Amino acid sequence: MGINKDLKKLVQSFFQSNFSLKVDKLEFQSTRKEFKGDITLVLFPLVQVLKIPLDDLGVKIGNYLVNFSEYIIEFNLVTGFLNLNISDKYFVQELYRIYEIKNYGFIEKKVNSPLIIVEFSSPNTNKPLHLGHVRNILLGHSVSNILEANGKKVLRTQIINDRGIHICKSMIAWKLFANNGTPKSSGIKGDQFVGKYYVKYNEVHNQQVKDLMDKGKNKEDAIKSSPIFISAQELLRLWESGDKSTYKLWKKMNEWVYNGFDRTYNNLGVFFDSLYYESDTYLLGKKIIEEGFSKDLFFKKEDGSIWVDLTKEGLDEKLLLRSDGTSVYITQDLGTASKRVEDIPELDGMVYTVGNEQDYHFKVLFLILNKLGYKWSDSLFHLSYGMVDLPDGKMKSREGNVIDADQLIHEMESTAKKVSESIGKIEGMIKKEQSSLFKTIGMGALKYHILKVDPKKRILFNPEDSVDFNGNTGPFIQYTYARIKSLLRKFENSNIEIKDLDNIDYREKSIIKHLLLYPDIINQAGKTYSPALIANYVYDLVKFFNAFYQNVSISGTKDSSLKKFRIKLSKKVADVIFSGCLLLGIDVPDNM
RNA sequence: AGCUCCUUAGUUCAACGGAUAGAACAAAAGUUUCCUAAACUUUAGAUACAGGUUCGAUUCCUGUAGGAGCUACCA
Repeated sequence: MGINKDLKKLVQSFFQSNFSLKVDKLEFQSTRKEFKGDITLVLFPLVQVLKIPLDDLGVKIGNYLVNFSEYIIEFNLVTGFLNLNISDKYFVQELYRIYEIKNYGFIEKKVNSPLIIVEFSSPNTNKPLHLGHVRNILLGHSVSNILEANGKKVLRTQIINDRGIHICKSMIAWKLFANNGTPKSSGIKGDQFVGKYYVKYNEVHNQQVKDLMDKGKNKEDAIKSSPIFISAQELLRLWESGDKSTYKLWKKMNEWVYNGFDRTYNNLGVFFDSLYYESDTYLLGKKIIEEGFSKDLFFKKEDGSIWVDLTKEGLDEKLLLRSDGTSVYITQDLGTASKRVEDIPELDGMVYTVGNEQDYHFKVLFLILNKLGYKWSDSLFHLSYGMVDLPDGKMKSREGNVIDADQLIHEMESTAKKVSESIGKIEGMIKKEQSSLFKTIGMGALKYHILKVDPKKRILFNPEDSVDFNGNTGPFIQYTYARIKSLLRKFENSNIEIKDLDNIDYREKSIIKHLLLYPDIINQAGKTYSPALIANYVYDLVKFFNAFYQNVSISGTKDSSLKKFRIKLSKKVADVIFSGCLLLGIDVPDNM
């Protein structure tokens, strides 16, 4: 399947019959447009093996290919690059072939397909989601889609950090200041409501610290001895000892938050198959530590704390269990990982979508699991991503300069509205269609803008730029799709017989060449966990298409076979744009 | 201090070690008998610096400069 594969076989058989050599590493690439040809074989790597002059080898291969393939018409040689001319007929046939393939580029899931857990979002329940979560969520969701397209079974999950001192902080503030108010009574979304009290806590705390410092305490003491902090700690103790009313309040406030999160997830168009709660898992992991300790993989310090020595691996010593026997973060992660494998024995791998500030943590985690001898530790992947910067400075939650996810979503929609209105896009649309379109465009802009960037790089996010209907943006892709659909509505029903075509435009050829690449792109995106590959691919396709149909029309085409061909080509392009956007989680409207 | 990641046109992003480093936005000039000009065509513009590895380096290695992050009995 695919031109590269066909060619590879041919070239391999050339080496087999001429040199009795098996050659695996053959490098094909699309011929650069300034040279004559369609596909290029890079000869340099071969010369090292064969020790034959470059040109001789090229001519030999070229002649062989022209003789043995009806589709390779001619070749030329430019400094180590063998450019092959492929007949138009081949491309036409290939288009007709892939045209018939449903879910082109996707690999069918099977009963025994590998099962991968993808973990993403994983919020704290004391405050709403912010822009950083948005990148996390979009990445995790898209990577899940891509893995599924690669034939994997995927379980989308998140670990909800629903316990700990930070939760107690918003709880104590609610107790002190909320007057028994609820999201319902105040008309505020649940997570926003709880977040308000977390902010309130910090305000009060800071004031109290300041007061204490004025009275002569040093900062450290003041932080620890502020009344509200002590109350929060007390609440944590009560929670841990299972105090009924504390537990009830905790449960109630968390429910508020979950309702709020659900609305945000819904707006982003993402979902989860299962949830893990930290309150269920935070005690896990001790067993593993003991196991490792008994195998002498870990060591105990004088105070009774347990550590692992990773200095041989170039890292540090790492604490695994506190001197009082309680867990730390990594203990939980060790426990959660092994629990998942226990729960789901057929599990084949896990992807953790977590920011790059935790690169070290995951390095350590995977290393320890490996030391413990779990065979699945090889198929763990930390999907690490960079920070999202804003034009007006960095976003740091400590400095209060966070962009709230809900607010951002709302802003994207209203920008979409503003831009659409200013270019007269929505005339003749009813209100309901309008608002759904604004949502589609706004979210498309947001998602595309974030996903088109390599995950590990930082992003500069400018809401205004991303809603541009021009250039490398989500709305431009959506618009092009809608335009192709509109074009097809006009020509689709023409009855035309199919004949073979011998001549097509070189631009049509490059569109088909690009389409033929699609399965490879999906495959590679799955291997590198990078939706950016898909995004850039789709954009290129859109560009190819626009450049072509600007100068060549369907309606003006006299030859009926060519007309049919062009309709098919347009349909397939729309098809692939659609499925590419699907992988990114972007909706495409038929009309906009 | 040590470790990790990043640095590409004015800006935002591309480029399995491959040919003359691609796009888009912004700037300058042009193009409309057919689908949605939100398009298309053309021009100008970049690999932080210094070495090395090789047929070939934005990519790999070493060093320098700049940015970020991690090195918590926090999560």
